[in-house]
Amino acid sequence: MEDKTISQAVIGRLPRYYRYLGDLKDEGVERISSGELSELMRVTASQIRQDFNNFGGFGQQGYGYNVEYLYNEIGKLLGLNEAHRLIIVGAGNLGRALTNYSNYENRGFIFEGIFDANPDIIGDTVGELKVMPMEMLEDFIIGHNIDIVVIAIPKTGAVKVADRVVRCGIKAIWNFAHTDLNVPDDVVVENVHLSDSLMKLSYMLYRQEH
Amino acid sequence: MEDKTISQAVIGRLPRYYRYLGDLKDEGVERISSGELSELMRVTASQIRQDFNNFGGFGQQGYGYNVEYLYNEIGKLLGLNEAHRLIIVGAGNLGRALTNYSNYENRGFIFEGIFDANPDIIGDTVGELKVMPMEMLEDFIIGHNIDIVVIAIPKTGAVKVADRVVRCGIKAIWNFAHTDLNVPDDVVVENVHLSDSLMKLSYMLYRQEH
DNA sequence: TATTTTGTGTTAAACTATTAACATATGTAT
DNA sequence: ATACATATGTTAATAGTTTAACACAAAATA
Repeated sequence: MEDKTISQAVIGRLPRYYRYLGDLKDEGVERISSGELSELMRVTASQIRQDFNNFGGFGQQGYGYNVEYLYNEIGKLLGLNEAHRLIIVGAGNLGRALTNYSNYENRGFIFEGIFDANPDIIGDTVGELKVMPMEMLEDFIIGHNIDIVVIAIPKTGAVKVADRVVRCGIKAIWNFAHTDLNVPDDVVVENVHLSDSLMKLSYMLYRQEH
Repeated sequence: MEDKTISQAVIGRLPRYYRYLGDLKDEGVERISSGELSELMRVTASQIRQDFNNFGGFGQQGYGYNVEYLYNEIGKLLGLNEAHRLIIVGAGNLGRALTNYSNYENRGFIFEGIFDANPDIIGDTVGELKVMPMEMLEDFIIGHNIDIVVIAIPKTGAVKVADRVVRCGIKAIWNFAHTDLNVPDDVVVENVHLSDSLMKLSYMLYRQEH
């Protein structure tokens, strides 16, 4: 396994490759060239070859890429060969939506628990989970070998929750709160700032019109 | 207003500036220099000045930037001075979560309607809206001057829905479906591929550990 | 088996984005 | 008023990313 650091640009494209290759695999396509994939995905063939070459290259000259092999290799790169155990902090609409977003399960993301600060909804059922109180957070994370914490609460509480879970040894946070988290260097945060995304759309629409 | 095209990198940073400036404004901060903002946001002061200069520059030498003025100017750039009327296609958990994500309202994003293909949930109440059947989609879009369509359904139906709304003249789609949409050049699509995002986090976590 | 075609891995070139440097305008203090 | 400090707008340098070019390895064909 290579140790050279891979650029964020490349990493950000891996899931999209994985998605297209999964579809091809399901369609029964056995092999594909960078040129064909390029046309399908609307990116240059050069970029595809460069990207894969960051990891040593998965193809064969004169043949192309074996779809299933490539799919599996990218899956491994994405850490999808090992299961991840997640909890969600925040049992509001978004937290519930994420819990039920069952697509994740078959990719090895297992939702183990959901927490909320509001005493009125403690014990409520969300999918197959029961909402737990925030006091149980630390014990649950440690007891259930949680990998990833999803923060789906308003920004006011988000920073504090991040601090708490980091103190439990959590190294990955999927952050939906409308704020940036300040965590140590060895903790990775993937932000999903929905309103940022909507504003970007609004910007592009505005430019289109004027 | 400048006509020079602004890079995606810059556009993508605008909402974050807007967010920090909003917070500063709320704290009563009147002026800020690129250096101070740089420290706060953890980006270089150079980048901040370059970014703002794409739009002509909002500051004054020797003074810095007036927080409220800058906040409003970026808001205008993002198209937040005019109201946007949205509809959501898909009244599943995610669609419901987005409807109730009230933060948007005060930024001028108004959710006007929600649609679903499942006859069992037509008429259900989601926030202040009633779920409408897909047959009403076109008439509603035209009758209510809808700006933006949110696609929150599984990928199987997403492409068809996109085609339908584009035919009604929609120029902006906020796409949560796990697939890419193929739309004409004058239609803008902002993708929120949640599983891509989660895979990226998984990748980074994996690298961190190995 | 020899030859042609295909299509990768890889190096080089073009382009884009970020950071640094600095001239100059404004504010502040003496 | 004058001098000094501040901090922008802007140009130049550096770094990073994308695209193009091509040598060569494997497959296909004759």
